[in-house]
Amino acid sequence: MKQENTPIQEPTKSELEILQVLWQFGPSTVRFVNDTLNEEKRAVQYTSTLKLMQIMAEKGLLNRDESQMKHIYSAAQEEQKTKGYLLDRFVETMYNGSASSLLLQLLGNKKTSKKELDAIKELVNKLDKK
Amino acid sequence: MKQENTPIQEPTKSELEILQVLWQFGPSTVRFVNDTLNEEKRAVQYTSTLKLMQIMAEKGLLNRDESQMKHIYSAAQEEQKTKGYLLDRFVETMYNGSASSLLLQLLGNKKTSKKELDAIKELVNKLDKK
DNA sequence: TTGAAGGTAGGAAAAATTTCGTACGAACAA
DNA sequence: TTGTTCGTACGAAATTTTTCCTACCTTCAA
Repeated sequence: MKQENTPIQEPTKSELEILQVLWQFGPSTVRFVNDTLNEEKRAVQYTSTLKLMQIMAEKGLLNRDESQMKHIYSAAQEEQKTKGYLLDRFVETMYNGSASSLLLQLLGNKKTSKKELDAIKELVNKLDKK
Repeated sequence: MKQENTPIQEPTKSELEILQVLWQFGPSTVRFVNDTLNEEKRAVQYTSTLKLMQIMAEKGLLNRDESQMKHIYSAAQEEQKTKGYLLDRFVETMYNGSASSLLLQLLGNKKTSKKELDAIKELVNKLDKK
């Protein structure tokens, strides 16, 4: 019952930025995505964003609704699916597949706040009850 | 010879592969690194590995001992430091800085084994005692 | 009906990354 | 000595990723 036939293409860095916008705000125009990137990330020309989104649509990373003049783009894969995949790859290549190694590093990190730690404990405790 | 607060350069994908070998096996020759890559990863020409390692040395990613004919290369930064940095960036861009979000995703992943889960609980419990 | 604003398409340049060919020096066995 | 093997250096090609220029279409207000 899993819909696995989609091989998932690894998005590049810039492509991931675009996906993040679409995941956060839902289906959007190029204009909106471009504005958002310029606000939240960095200066980038409208046509650059347009081009990249067109390429992504070709690759199957995005879906495009052309029924109106302003095309509406949306992420082809769910956020969780893609991020889960990328996280897997990350753990695999960086921590030899060991999730606990990653966590260890994460916990050792000074930047991990008290609040985060509590949230993490909470998660693990819930897990225990199953 | 200033290498104290090195701002950490982000290694590329191929560079990371080389770093992994050096971290795992310690200071090595190009020949050794190349052989290891070919065994563990993928076919790659000796001179390609050589070139990349030379570039990495220029960038300061690697140190090079030229006192002998077979130069000995080693990672300039400690494994933990670099991986910690990369993990931070990953959490930042993918989970908006939330370590617990990442963990949630990790736990929800089918591939995370029972054993891993136990190790994770263990970690968190130890944390509690502090 | 005209011009300004805003849209898409596509080619190509630019930049970043990766790969490899060639030249040439050291070491060493024959 | 000589040739084979193994090493480095270096330039450049190939590939991938990113950026932008130009052309042209549509809409709309004046």
